[in-house]
Parts: sequence; C-alpha cells; structure tokens
Amino acid sequence: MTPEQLSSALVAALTRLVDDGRLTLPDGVPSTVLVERPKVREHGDYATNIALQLAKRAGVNPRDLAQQLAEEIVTDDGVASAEVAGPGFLNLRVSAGAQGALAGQVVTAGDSYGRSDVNAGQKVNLEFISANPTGPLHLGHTRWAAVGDAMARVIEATGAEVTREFYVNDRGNQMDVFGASLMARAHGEEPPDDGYHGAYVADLAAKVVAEVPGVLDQPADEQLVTFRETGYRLQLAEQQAELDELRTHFDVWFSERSLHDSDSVEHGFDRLREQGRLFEADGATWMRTTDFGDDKDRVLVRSNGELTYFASDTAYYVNKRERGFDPCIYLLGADHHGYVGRLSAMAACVGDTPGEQLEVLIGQLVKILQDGEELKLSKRAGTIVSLRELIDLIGVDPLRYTLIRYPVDSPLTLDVADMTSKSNDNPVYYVQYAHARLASILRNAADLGITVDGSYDASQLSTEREGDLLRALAELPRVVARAAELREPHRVARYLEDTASTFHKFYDTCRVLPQGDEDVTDLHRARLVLVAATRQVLANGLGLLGVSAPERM
RNA sequence: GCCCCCGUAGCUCAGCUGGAUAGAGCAAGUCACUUCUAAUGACUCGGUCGCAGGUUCGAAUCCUGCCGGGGGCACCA
Repeated sequence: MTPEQLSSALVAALTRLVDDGRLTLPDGVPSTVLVERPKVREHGDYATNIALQLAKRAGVNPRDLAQQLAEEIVTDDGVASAEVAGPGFLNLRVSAGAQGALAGQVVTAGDSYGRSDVNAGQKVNLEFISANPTGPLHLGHTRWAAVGDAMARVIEATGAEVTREFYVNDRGNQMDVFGASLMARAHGEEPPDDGYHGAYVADLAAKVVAEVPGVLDQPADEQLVTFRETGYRLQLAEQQAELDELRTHFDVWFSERSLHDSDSVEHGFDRLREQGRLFEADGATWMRTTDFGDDKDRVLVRSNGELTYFASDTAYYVNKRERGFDPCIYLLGADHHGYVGRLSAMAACVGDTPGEQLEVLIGQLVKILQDGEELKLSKRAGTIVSLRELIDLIGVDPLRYTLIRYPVDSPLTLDVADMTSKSNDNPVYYVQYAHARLASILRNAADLGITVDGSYDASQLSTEREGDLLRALAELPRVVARAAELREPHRVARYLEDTASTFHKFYDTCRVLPQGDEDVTDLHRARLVLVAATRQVLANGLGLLGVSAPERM
C-alpha cells in the first residue's frame, strides 16, 4: 500500500461518512488527503492531519472526526491499525503484505518507476547558462548546467516534453571587443583596456592563427572579422564539448544573430504595437513596461538607431511562444536579478501572464574554496575557474551531484577537498556505494542461482527495517512530482541520501542471501526482491540527476 | 534610497505547499567486520531556528518592523 493508495482510501472513507450522513462537509470531500511519514516511530507508518483541517468546516471536534475516520479506514484490508493522537492526528499502520507488494511493483515498473504523466502534453522550454561565446564557461555556469539539466530530466519524468535551450549572445559590442582582443594577442600586444584579458585569449588567438594561416597578413578590418568569427566558432565549440562531457546536452543552441537575420525583431515589435505597448520618445523606441509594475520604461531602439539587448530578448521570447512553448522557464544567476522585473513586464506587454507562460528562477552565486582560499572567477581579470578545470579537478559525478543537491536560492560555499573526498562526507559516494552494494548482492544471488521473480511472499517483509525501506521506496513518485512542480531537483538528491541511509540500516540487520549450505527460504526470496527494487530506485533517482549508478566501487 | 535572496548545532547545509520531541553529514569521543562491498552501522556530545511583535488549536515555516551577509537597480551586453 503506497501513500497514494492510502490517500485514496482515506478519501473513500470520508466519502462513505458523508454519504451515510455521519459527517457534513459544506465544501465537499477533498480530492486528495495529504499522507505524511511521521518523524517519530510511535506515530505509525503514516499519519494524516486531515481531521484537524476539516473539523472547523464540519463543525465537529477534530478528535471526534479523527475517531470516526479511524473506525472507517481500518475496514480496509491494507490498513492494520488507525489511532487518534494529540489534537486530532490520525496515525496509521499498514499491513506487511500490503506494503511488501510494492517491491514487486517497483521491479516490474523498472526504469519507469517514479515517472508519471501529470504534466503530459506540456511543452516546456528551459533556458539556462546562455553565456557569451567570448570565453570559457566558469563555475557559475557550471552550477546552472548541472541544475538546469537535472531540472529538465525531472520535469520530463512527469510526462512533459522539455526543450533545453542555450541562447548564444553572439551579437553586439562585446563580440567586436572579443575580436579585437584576440587580434591584439596574436600580434603580441595587450588587448584594449575594456577588452578580454584572460590567459585563454592568447591561446585562442594562437588557435585562430593556426586555423587561418594567412590571417596576420589580412587588412586590419578584414582581420578583425576573421579573429572575431573564427574565435567565436572555436570558443562555442569548446563550450559545447565541455558541456557534453558534463552530460548536459542542449536541444537548441539559439543564436541571437539569427533573430536579426530573420524578421523576428520586427515581428516582436508588431506584437507590442498590437498590444499598444510601444512608443517613441527622445528619438528612441520604448516598451511601456511600467504598465506592468516595472520601475521604468525600457528602450528597445536607441536614439542612434541601434537595438538594445532587451529588444533581442523580447523577440526571442515571442519566438519561443510561437514555437509552442508554455511555460518558458529562465534560469538566471543572481547577478541578473535586476532583469526579472522587466522580463515579467515584457511578457505581460506581449499579452501573456508572468508566472504562467514565463517563469524566472534566480539562482544564487557559488563560491569554491581550496585550502581555505577562495578560487576566484573573474573572466576579465584572467584568474578563472573554468568548467574544464572543475571537471579535471573534481570529476563529473561528484561535480554534478554536489551542485545539484542544494536549493538554488541559497548561496553556496563548496570545498574542493569535500567534493573529491572518497568517504561518506561526500554524499555522492554514499549513494553510489549503496547502489554498488545492492548490485553486488544481486550478482551473488545470480551466482547462487536465486532469481528475482514476481511470486515472492510479500508478507515476509515484516520487520521494522524492511518496512522503513519499503516506505522509502514508495516515496519516489511523489518526490519526483514535487521536485518537478517546484522546479527543485535538489529534492531528488536529498531523497536518495535518505533512501541510501535506510538501505544501509536494513543491510546491517537483515541478511538477504542464505549463508553456507542454508536452504533458500521465502524470506530470502522476498528480501532479494526488496534489494532489486531498492537498486532500481537508486538507479532511477541517480539517472534523474545525470549521475552514474556504478555496479562496483 | 528601492528591489531580490539568505540568516537553523563548532563547520557545510536539510527541514516534505503551518503539525506532534527541529534533522543529516563533517568535526570531538566510544563501539561493531572468520559472515551478502566497513566508501557501512550503533551510541555519546552539541540548538534563545538572527531579534521583536502579529496571525491560530499549532510557526523554523505565513505577515510586519528591525539587525547582519550577498546580489541587483544603463539609450551595457
């Protein structure tokens, strides 16, 4: 009996009470009843506070209502006991057989266990990183790469179709500055003051020279273009290769230039004009974002005729919407927080509802320490911690996992020593180790000729540790659904850590396979199914984070 | 000045859309491997949930004010 089934059973019980006239609910019976796992064991396998919530509306004492519900719910075969506690909680115990059945269900469901179709039909656009193609990706980008990709996987697991999109800012003044910086380095000169000064610039310049042998003999204006364009192509390719290595794969790399090569910008303006949000003033063209709470109106076309970045952004959003996406999610760093107000207002200006078609998630910044010193990440100053270095220093699995396991709205301080440590102060190995342990048991079982099949006796799984583990496995579907709904993939990681811990405790007290020349009993078989189910849950969860589930460690 | 995020054990952080006695890992100390992976488990120590009010059966969680830290407020990208 899963929490979902228990919840349905409670709804059914309430419905019976109402139908029989034993209970009056003016607003009707709620469609779902929240069932939670109590922290204290004495409070049962599951508990619900539904009586406390309904008592006022029903005009009865919460404990009396809980008592009525208790008497009704125990008639269900899967419920072993129900008792009223405290101000009106209902503490429930599930029968071993009903609970143990889950293990077989998980094994049968396999890779699909934990997935659902609650968001089926939804077309989600998830934009993240969107770095300028003028330098290597750094630590900040790496956090969004890991979190964004995990978020995409989690949302996909609820049935939605998710497009991962990277917006390439390949237009504007910074591209020329980038070209000029490369060109200067190629000639052994210092880049301009406002240019790019990182050590990578000289390396990249050398690559351009290698790729285009005659470049240094080209006329200056032509040479600038060659450096800019070739440097752009090489730098973008490097970003793509590194993200690939981090297992973050984008479906669409969307070039800002392509918006301008097509009529997308004009098209966006048309939309604003239709909505009456465009106006001219001081020789510039503006969007009236103050109609929707922005603190000032925003310029789209400057008085010198140049388009602003925000003009591109607006066109891009309209483009996404016309490709059928709803919602469009933006994952931005805290340094872009000032952008949220105008993005939301922009969505309203083109006729959408901010918070529905457009969602902005702000992630806080990351700091990384090594030997107590902060690794700096200023691209322009040149001392950067790049994605490449992080992968080499920490490894893909620990890097991804560590960045994903914290909520994005909390600022983060990470220590290199912790992330590379191969002990249980490193949660990624704690979870992976549990998986490897489980895989090992399954290998040993196969050697003994014991197979996992559906005909086990579920009621054998009757001890406390087995019950704890079964209840942990039962949580995966709602953890995934909740993580998707709240856009918080870190919940999956935390869940895996809890579940791994619950498994280790089970392993400590419950022998799975027969020892020596012992006969194979129903208990052995049942526990083996539980082991197979646990392995499946950890593997599915790690898969949602894009972290590997090793068979051996 | 205005806006956003954060403030929980010595450290790094959870806290399940308001629930019962606030948790985990690390750090400090103790114990358990002839037995399926000890990268594990058991136990001890450790707290005015920044401060003050408010909302209610009930607040770390919601509201207001204050204090402290981070970030942001361009006809830049």
